Amino acid sequence: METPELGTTHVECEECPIRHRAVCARCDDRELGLLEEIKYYRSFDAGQTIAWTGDKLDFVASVVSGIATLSQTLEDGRTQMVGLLLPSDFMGRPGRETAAYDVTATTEVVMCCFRRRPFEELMNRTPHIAHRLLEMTLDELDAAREWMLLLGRKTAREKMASLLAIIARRDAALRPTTMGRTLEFDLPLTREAMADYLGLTLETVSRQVSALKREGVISLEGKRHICVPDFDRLLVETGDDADGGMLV
Amino acid sequence: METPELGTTHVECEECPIRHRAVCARCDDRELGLLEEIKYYRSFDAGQTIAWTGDKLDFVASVVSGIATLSQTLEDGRTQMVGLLLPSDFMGRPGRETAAYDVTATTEVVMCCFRRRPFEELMNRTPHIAHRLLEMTLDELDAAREWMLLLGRKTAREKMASLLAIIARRDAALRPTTMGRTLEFDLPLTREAMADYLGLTLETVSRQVSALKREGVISLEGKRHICVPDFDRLLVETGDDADGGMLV
DNA sequence: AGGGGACCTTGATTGAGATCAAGAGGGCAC
DNA sequence: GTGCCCTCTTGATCTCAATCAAGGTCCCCT
Repeated sequence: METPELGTTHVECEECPIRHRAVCARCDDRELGLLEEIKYYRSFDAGQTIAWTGDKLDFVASVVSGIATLSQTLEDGRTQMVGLLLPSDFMGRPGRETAAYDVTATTEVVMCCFRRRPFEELMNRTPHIAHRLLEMTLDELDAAREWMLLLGRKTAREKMASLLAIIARRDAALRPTTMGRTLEFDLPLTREAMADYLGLTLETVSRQVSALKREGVISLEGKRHICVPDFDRLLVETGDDADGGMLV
Repeated sequence: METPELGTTHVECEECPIRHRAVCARCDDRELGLLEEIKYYRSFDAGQTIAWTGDKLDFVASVVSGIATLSQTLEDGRTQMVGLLLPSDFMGRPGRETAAYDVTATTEVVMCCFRRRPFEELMNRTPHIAHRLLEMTLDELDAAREWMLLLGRKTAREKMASLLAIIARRDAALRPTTMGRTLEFDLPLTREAMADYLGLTLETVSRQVSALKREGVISLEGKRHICVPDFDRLLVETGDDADGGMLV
């Protein structure tokens, strides 16, 4: 629905992103060829559920374009987003049959899929891929634990600033044309989705966005397009250590 | 300092727990032998810091006895615990030089260590070990994301009940003598540490413990010893789906 | 036995964010 | 254009947990 360019401009070449980051950064041509043989593409509509918690999931995949979310729900309907899948992110877990979370496409999503069995067999024969998977999982674990700090100890304002900083960073990494400390990007999430990610209500998210705008930390064009005139200023608002502030 | 039996009774035999769960559940004798060759033991006093975030860490390890915590800190000192290491848990990350979190021993801790380089080389040659590591990391990721749900969406009471349920379950798994739905265990953490884990203050933790006791969900002997007369009743208080309630 | 200190409990008050409520903006179908 | 719906904003009020404050318990040390 929104930000269609986010999905299509991130890959360094026009091919499947797995060549670049997701699965096989250190593989040689022969190994890459094996991956090529078992891959296929699938697309999902905006708003479509890709998998429910507990669903049998017979593939793993790499996001080519679009945005998907991982979320968990309590009995009474309270939900918490536990991950965001942006282009080049990996989804699914070798060695596990079922989805551990609800996966939802928030925009139209294209995924580069690998059937699980052949992928696992390939992984068994190809140490590079197994390594890369472990590395990616450790990265996800770090991200999850950083998010625990945010959820447990940050104020609403710090949470909001942190989310903007993360999206800005990811966006800048995917669009290498960015220069300097001025950033501009579209929010890929509704206020409600941001609230689910941050452990807040949508009203509080809205108020925090308004406050950051009022104070000149960000400016808005419409409701989704954000300009960050001074990224360092935004980083101060996150409450994080100063040294975490590298753009990439 | 407390609960010394937790550490010493959990392993099925008297040897290093890596034989059983931590690293090599599927390895054959020869592979196990290779692990034996590079392992050594280290112990830490209660309260001692095992590693600070960013420290160079030249080993990975498996907890033999005692309890350690992983935590992260904001600039101004707010801290959030992001993981709990109980006996048989694994610590450290192959392929990464530095500690990602502060690791602290809350009781006296004994670890079975492997120097990182030899361990990584062994891992490269031994698919079982690489697999097991990926599996363990995925488990940690699931646990972290479940904790995100707790931190973002649960009430103080639900948080407290969830922590008690988790400790009770872990304790029951380590001491297979437990029977029925009545459980008894010692809290391995101070009120303050529990607060850091739950994203609460220590006063709130204390009040919630008192409330659960007042209402008969738990009973206390001293400040640390907990009895849960009806585990299902405790589970109701966690707010989780009913089907998450298997004892092991 | 007495004193000090770590840890815990409880009470009173405050405050950040949730909840309840109303309305504004913008896109789209007709 | 008109009306509807979806998303977002803003205001008023409430509530749960934080904060501030005081005292209690237990253990260890002398």
